[in-house]
Amino acid sequence: MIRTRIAPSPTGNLHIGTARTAVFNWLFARHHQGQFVLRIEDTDLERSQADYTQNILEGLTWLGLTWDEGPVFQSKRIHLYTQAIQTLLDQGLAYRCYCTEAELDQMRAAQQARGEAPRYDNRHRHLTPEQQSAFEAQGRQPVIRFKIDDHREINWTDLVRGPLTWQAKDLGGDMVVARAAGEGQVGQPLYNLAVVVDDIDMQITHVIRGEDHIANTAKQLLLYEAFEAPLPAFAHSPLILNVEGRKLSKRDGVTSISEFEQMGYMASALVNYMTLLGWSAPDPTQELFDLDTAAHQFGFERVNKAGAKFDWDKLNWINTQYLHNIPVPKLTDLLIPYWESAGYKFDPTADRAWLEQLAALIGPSLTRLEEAIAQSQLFFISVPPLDPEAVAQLQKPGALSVLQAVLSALEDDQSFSKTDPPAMIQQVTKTLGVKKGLVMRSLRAALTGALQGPDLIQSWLLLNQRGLDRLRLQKALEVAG
RNA sequence: GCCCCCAUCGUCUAGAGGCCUAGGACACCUCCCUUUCACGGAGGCGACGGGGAUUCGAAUUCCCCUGGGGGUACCA
Repeated sequence: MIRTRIAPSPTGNLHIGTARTAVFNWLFARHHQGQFVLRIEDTDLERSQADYTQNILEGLTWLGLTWDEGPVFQSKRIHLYTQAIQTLLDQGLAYRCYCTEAELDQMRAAQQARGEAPRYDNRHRHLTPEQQSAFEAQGRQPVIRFKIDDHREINWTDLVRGPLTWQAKDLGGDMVVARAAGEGQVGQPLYNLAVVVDDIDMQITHVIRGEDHIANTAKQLLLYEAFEAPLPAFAHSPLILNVEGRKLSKRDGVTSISEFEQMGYMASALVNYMTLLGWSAPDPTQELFDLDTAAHQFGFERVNKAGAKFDWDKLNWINTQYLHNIPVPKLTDLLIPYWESAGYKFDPTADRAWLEQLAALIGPSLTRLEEAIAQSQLFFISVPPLDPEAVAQLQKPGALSVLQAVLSALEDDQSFSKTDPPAMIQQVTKTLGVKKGLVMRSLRAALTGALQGPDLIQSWLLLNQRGLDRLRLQKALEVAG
């Protein structure tokens, strides 16, 4: 049984990078009918927050990346890590290091001054009980360090990158697996230790994560060995880069999934785009697909090694593809919350038909759902402000009589059984003997306050149903006159 | 600094020695549709970082250079 996991740490909202890693894990697990597990890595009590955990859970759910197990919280499994650390200690694979931060800083500074790579020099690896007692007497609290044999060479075959080699001496010396704690206690376990203990315990078969973890993998492999546990397979995916080509971070503007949701991106579109960042379908011309389809075809053979820059244009395009293809009733459902948030007044039930017409009208011009607020404003307010071009249009020769003619046509129940824009425009054009363009543009200016916008006839019909067309024509007459 | 990884149009990518005068998508430009804008449709512009080597033949293999990125915590 193949088991993958996503292990976010709740020190921030669900980040796009984490989400993409989740996508790959989810796809791989699904592809093999395996399981996808969610683990919250909250060992850093200082920085972890429940709000973030909530955001992460909601984000994954919204994206459709449902998990089969969890969420498992590391903070509730401390005893497992403590136990593992004790085992390492008992077996002589780990030891207490009493160095102070100042001592370590000094050591590294000296190394750098000599042009050497900064690293822990393992100075407390062979402390005698007497020396330890002396440090304890000074009130020093030790960290636990796991011994790393500098002569080792670490090898593994990465599912994305192929054979990878790492010299243990480049790992920075004996690694800290637990923070300092008093009185012969074992302190808070650290990332690399907790990950390995959990991945072993949770029987994770494939560790799929970003390439920024490659060095961690080398360290973790040593830990697996110490615990005599079977090794999982590793896959290091390329990173998502910002415009400058650097690892995308919170400082690059919108990066958390909930923000994309607020902006009106559809989950299906966003997840589709993330899948395309570093992976391509066997038929690369196929760029639009849902998670299940992608899962069917997913494999690491088609995952790239090079990082991929995040591209808003492409995301926007994918979002429009989804947006323009959803049925009007569904689109209306999606738009209603945005209209409500804008404070527009309407009755979701009684005005349903009208709302659907509105959705159908502006739908094709939407890139993001949130844009519906601005694009449909003119249908909700009583009289929109006239932009300069509209004013100019209304003051053109003939505009005044056009508006008067249309207004009287609207008030004339004899000639028109119901409001029939095309027929009215036709009649006015003929009667006044003016160009149709003058009628169209003047009407558009009067009714919408602008010279460009959605289809005039449909817009008029929509306004008419709300009784706004006559009002606006009257207002426009003042300007035209 | 040291270690590791990567390198095809502006961007995302296809390409696993001849099918490549390098294909697709986004963006951009032009035209069509439309008396507006958008949508939609049809075209166009545009790349194998450099140098060696292997080979009859290299975008594809190897080496060097250059460039870019990641990592170097008592964060994850």
